Amino acid sequence: MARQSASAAPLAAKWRKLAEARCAEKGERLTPARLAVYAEMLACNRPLSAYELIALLEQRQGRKIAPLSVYRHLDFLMRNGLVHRLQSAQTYLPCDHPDHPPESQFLLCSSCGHVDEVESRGLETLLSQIADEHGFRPDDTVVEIKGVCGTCAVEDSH
Amino acid sequence: MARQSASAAPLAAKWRKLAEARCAEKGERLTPARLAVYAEMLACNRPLSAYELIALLEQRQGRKIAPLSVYRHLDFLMRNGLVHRLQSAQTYLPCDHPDHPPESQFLLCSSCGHVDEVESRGLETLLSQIADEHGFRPDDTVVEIKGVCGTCAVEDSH
DNA sequence: GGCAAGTACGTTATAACATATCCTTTTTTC
DNA sequence: GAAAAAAGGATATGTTATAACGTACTTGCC
Repeated sequence: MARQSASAAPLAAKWRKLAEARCAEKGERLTPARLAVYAEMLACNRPLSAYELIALLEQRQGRKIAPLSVYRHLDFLMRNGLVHRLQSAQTYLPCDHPDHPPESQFLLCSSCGHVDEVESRGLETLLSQIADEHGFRPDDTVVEIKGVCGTCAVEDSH
Repeated sequence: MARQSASAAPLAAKWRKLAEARCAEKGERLTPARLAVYAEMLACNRPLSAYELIALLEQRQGRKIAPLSVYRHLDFLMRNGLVHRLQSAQTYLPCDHPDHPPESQFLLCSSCGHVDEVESRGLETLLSQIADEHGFRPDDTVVEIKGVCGTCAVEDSH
């Protein structure tokens, strides 16, 4: 039976297949180093700063990792739609939508830190429309809603 | 006749009055140092990084200015709705809407660097609705559309 | 006026985030 | 296997933001 390497986080087949598919689409190479970063992010399952990620990888792999390496891997993962950057928090989060959304929107809870990735076709339409009204050709759109999630709101009211 | 201090950028009466009104509302103190930062940003009229702003202020005032001072002034100005932070560019821009919008949206041109601050009541409604559907209580919403503005698009096509 | 409390701000240091440059290793292609 | 291209490592540096601490200036109260 195939065994996960000791120096990488376990990676569910679902995500591995997604990564392979996305890379195949674009003829990109999914190397072990890149996969290890992706696996670590999925294992952690919360937004991570690049330097948190470095620390986690160093701990797991037992060696020094240069910031540039991780940034390169993050670029790669973002380029292939596997990871998002949360602009307002300067952190990174694996994409939660295997079904390839062109754009995503985020709900960031300031209380528990949880991030919900949502997708609203209506919102995307409206955003394009606004851009259009201003003669603007959009390329990349950031929508990040900061606030308090349902769970935390209930707890607050106690 | 009253004269603008030599060590601060000129500040149109319109903006000075706006600043005074906003601060009066909240009982905040509009000090010369704070006003100087605001004036410099308006004089420059483009998104500035905190450190660009420091350089400009140092040049104008002929003395060293600590980063923390400028960050404090920026916080103050943002708190009072006079300045926005562009999350995706980590730059700061004076608010262009004297008529007190709760939230703004931005169109950022990647070609000429121009930023257009727009306001869409429809978009705000839709965003609240999305938050609501997820049981989320929004607090601050970031909408930044990156792309190419009309003017640059025309130039590109030549 | 004199005092206390609060706010603003200066100074130094450092944390946190990101990229440049250069060179070596690995993979691909022929 | 040699040449070309892509990936990755090492070191240094650039950029953005905050911590910690002390001083000075307002404000309000007696």
